[in-house]
Amino acid sequence: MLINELSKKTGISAHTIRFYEKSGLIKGNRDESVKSNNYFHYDDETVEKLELIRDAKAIGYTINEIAQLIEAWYSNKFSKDEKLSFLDEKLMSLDEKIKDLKEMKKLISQYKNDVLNYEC
Amino acid sequence: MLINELSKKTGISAHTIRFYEKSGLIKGNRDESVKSNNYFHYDDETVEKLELIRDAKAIGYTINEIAQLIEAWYSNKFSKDEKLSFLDEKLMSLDEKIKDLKEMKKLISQYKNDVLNYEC
DNA sequence: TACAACGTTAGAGTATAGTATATACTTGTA
DNA sequence: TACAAGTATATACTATACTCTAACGTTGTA
Repeated sequence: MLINELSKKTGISAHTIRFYEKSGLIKGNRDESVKSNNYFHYDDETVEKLELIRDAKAIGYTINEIAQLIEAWYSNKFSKDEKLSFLDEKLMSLDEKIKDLKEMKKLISQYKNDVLNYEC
Repeated sequence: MLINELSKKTGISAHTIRFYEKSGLIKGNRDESVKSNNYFHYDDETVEKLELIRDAKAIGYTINEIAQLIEAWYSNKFSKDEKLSFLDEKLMSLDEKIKDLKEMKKLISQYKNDVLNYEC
């Protein structure tokens, strides 16, 4: 598919998709048999990657972190052990984040109680 | 206390503290009886606020969101009901974030299993 | 064949959140 | 009293992650 279709499938603008391409997160392919243009073609894996990018961004991952995640996921650049330790690291930092969020919940709940009880 | 002491107490640079002051997150006071300088003086509440800022930033809150949080916390700009609904909103969005993080954990765990089972 | 819609690259602009530099005055200590 | 350290203000610079504009070539349809 071409960039416009990819954009419609993912809800991510063509501009942003090109930005992700330049950042190395995704990679379109050119059809060498076609000489008249240099349009990029994208496959379903790219749709998957863009969905991963969206989800990862939503939880605060940077473009750089996401690039590493995609490396581990889709390339064979890393050995099995390297992948496993990278993934374990990510899992631990997610637990950290969940802990931080729960602490903030507690703080806000406490303050909510203060507001309920002492302000009239 | 002056800015340097505040910086040491919180681990936040004087530059950044001034940036937060300009952004309206904190507010130092000038000693009107002293005419020779215009140094800002900060109290323990400011230390508290800076700690809140640090924690809130760690979970991905923007400066703007933190400014609102501090408004609700420390000012009387909002009514009791306004404060309560604002805090409830924050609690719900924290639950959303926790949900997103747990989903990412699941995704990464699944992929970790794939790596364990199929790559040798 | 006209022309709208789509595609490409390059480069500029924006928002957020700092971080650094320059200038100048004030305070504290040897 | 010299002078290092602290403080304030203004402005510039940086990094991240887009977002927009310009200029230009390609494709598809009436």
